[in-house]
Parts: sequence; C-alpha cells; structure tokens
Amino acid sequence: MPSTASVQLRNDRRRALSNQPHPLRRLDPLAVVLSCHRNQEICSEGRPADHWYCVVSGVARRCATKCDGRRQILGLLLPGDFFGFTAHEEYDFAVEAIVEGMTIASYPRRRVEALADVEPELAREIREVAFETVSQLQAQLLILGRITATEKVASFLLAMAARSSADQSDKVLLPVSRYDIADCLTVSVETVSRSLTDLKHRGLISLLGTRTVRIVDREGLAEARLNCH
Amino acid sequence: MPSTASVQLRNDRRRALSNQPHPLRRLDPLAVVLSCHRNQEICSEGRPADHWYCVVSGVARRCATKCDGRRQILGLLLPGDFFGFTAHEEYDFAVEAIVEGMTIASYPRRRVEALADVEPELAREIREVAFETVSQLQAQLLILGRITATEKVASFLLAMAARSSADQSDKVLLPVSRYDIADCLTVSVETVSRSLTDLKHRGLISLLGTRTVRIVDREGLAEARLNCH
DNA sequence: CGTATCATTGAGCTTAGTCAAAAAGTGTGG
DNA sequence: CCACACTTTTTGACTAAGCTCAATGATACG
Repeated sequence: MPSTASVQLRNDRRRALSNQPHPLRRLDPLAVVLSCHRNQEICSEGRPADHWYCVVSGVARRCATKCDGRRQILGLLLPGDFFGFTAHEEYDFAVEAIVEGMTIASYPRRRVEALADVEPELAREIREVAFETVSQLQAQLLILGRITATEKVASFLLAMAARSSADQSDKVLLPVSRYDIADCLTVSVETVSRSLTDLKHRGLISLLGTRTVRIVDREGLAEARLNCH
Repeated sequence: MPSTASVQLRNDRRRALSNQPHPLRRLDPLAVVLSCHRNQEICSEGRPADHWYCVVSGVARRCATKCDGRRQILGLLLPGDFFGFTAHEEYDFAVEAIVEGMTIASYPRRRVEALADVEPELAREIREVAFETVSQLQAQLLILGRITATEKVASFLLAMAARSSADQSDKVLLPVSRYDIADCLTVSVETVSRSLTDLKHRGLISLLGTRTVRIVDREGLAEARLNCH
C-alpha cells in the first residue's frame, strides 16, 4: 500500500507527463513515470524486452560496450524519444541515464500491443514512432560516415540544435560531457575538444560555457559538415 | 489489356515471390513484383513515400549522396529486407539496385496501412519488420564505430556471412564491388583491398575468387573485429 | 580482342589516436 | 569561505593508420 508521499510523487510525475507533449498521449494511462539517477541503467542488453520507454525529461544514451572495454554510444535520447524497441525478445543494447533526475515513461509492452490490436490509431502511432527511430539512426549513420572529426562535431552540433531546442535560438546547450560526445562520434575526447576550438577559431561557433555553444555562423557550420578543409 | 506474355511474366514473378520465404506473406495479394536493372534507382530521396518495398532476389543499397559528390551506403538490402519506411511524407534516401535483374516486391503504402487497420496481425508484423530495420541500422552503426579499417572489414564479412547464407557454409559470396564495400564502411577502396589481403596473410580468410571469401578461422576473424593489432 | 571497369599494390602526406600534463570546473567538508 | 579532492576540459608532442595520387594486374563484356 503506497504512502501518501509516494502517491503525491506519482501524481506529480503524471502531471509532468501530461505537461510534456509526446507522441503517444493515448498511452498515458498505462504509463509509469520513473526518475533515474545519473549513469543508472534503464534497460540492459540481453534482458527480456518487456517494456517500451519514452524520455520525458533529461537525456539518456543508448550504448554498446565493446569487448575491449570501449563504449560506443549509438545515439542520444532526448525528451519525446522512444526506446526499447527490438525485433527479438531481449533488448539489443543498454540505455543509461545521463542527466541526474531525468524522468522516463515506462509502458508494459504486452499490454500496449494488446491495446494496439483493438485500436488501429494507436497501432499507426506506434509505427510512426518506430519510423522516427529509423530516421534518427540513419541520421546518426550519416554523421559517423563523415570524413574528418571536425565535420562530425559540426554535424553533431547542428543535430543537437535541431533536436533539442524548439525555439530558433542559436544557443545550443550540450547536455552531455565531451566523453559522451566522443563516444557518440567514435573519436577521442581530445579530438572533440580540438575540433570545438577549431570551429571557434574559424568563427563558426563561440563557447559561452563549456557546455553552452553559440552558433555564430550557421551557414558556415553547415558547410563545415561537408568537407571544408 | 496485358498480353499473354506479360501475364506469364507476372505469374512467374508471383511464383518467385511465393517461393521466397519473407515476413509479410499476408501482403502477397497486394504486391507488384518488379525487375530492376543494375544501378537503377528504385526509390529516390525526396520523392513521395507512397510505397513500401521488399527485396525478393538480388541486392540493393540504401545510399546518401553527399554534397561533395561522395556516396555513403547506409546499408545493403538483401532478400527479405524491407525498405521505404519513413517518418515523413518523402523518402529519406535513395535505394539503388546493385545486381542486374534483381526483383523487388512493391506495396502501395496507403492500402497496406488501411489493411493493417482492420488486421491487427498484419499491424504486428509490420512492427516486427520495422523493428528488424532498427536492429540492422544499429548493427551498421556498430560496424562504423569500429576503430581500424581491418576491424570494419572483418565485421562486414561476418555480417554478410550471417545475413546471406542460411546454410552454415564458410564460403561468403560478396554480391558487391570493393567500391560498394568501401562506401558501406566509409573507408577508401584501397583500404578495403589492403584489409582483405591483411586478413588473408593472417590466415583468417582466403579469397577463392575476387568476390568469394572463404572464412578459414571464424574465431580469429571475430576477434579481429575487436581491436586486434 | 579491345575497352572499360574493378582490384591490387606502392610511396608520400595528413589526420587523428595515444600519452602526458596543465588548466578549469564541481562538489565536499572543515 | 576556503582548502582539498575529483572530474572535466584543454593543449602539446609524438606516432601510426588511412587517404590520395599513381601505376599495374585482373575481369567482364560488347
């Protein structure tokens, strides 16, 4: 039997969910909203994939740990992004919270699928969300396919700018460390740092704080993505 | 009014479709089977995404052409693979036939979606197929994330071995040129060639023809994927 | 049988990784 | 509020992996 405090907490979280616009409002009644600690593993590679998730607030990373101990981040998950989809019975990859106190909505997969069987509209929305994941993965593939490290970093900045801020501000808040960016782009931390100072010296960006980038020359930055030496 | 010959052709193709096991048998009645020439563009970036496709025989590539003229292949499409899914109204990327005379099944998207609305089983299967695409893209991200070129090539060979041959033979038939492999792995053609001879000298593979690889030491090749210097 | 495409190999140069260290934040407890 | 430890970020010097340019072999195809 839940205490008054925990019920209050749950209500707060439910409210947080309804404030945040997200693609599957239809599923709100089934959602359980969870708060996560920094570096907490939300779902683990190889574990039964019995839940789907949606980021409500904060940022998470989908990561693969290679046998040599290195980590690759397959993609960052921002508010509104779904994860936990898999073609198999187990999760393909782990997802870890990056921001302390980030919140996620958790949906029991079987119940959602049962609901989708009787609500074609929901089934369509789930397809949309899955297709959105496909698009994001393809975009990430394009970034990794760039030639120079500076191109990758420039792409990363523009992608973050496009995804994170609904407003057309030229300020981009990087919610992750240089290490996370490095693992995202599969380059070394030092190279990320050097690329950022490179872009700064070329007058394309300026660093307000270490994690706040101001895009000075958006055009130039977009060109820098594509092989500008 | 179709000629006898074209009806015969259509029947042949329909039969080809039913011989080939593929995930959405349920859609066979809606399918139109097409034969494609080498390098023919099956769907074009930016065009209205009004069809979904499935590779029946042969191989295709999903490609993005960068502004500097370079091409990146986001993934190879083998028999049973679906493409044409997008979160938007237009195709994100072009898909081109690689093998002369390859055949694809084409499904009108609107009709399929309408059918899915009344057949929950079909809707589930489409989700499965979409999730499968997600898995493949993630696998491709992992390959691109490898450090050395030889690791990438080794990963590519093992991935092709796993995907193409249902039989557990150690012969892998590469259905694509070195150029295609290079664009898949975002390395230069020369590097692909050098990596293959490297793997050969290390006794992990042998080249029967230029496009037929025999995996000599599967264990060793799997290790070569992960940081073996 | 000639031509075009594909594949391999070599030499020089550029990029980014590694190792090392300093600088700048961040948080904790006295 | 400051001192201290810890993490994060930046910068430098060196090295190695892979790209480019160039040339030669091999294959496929009309």
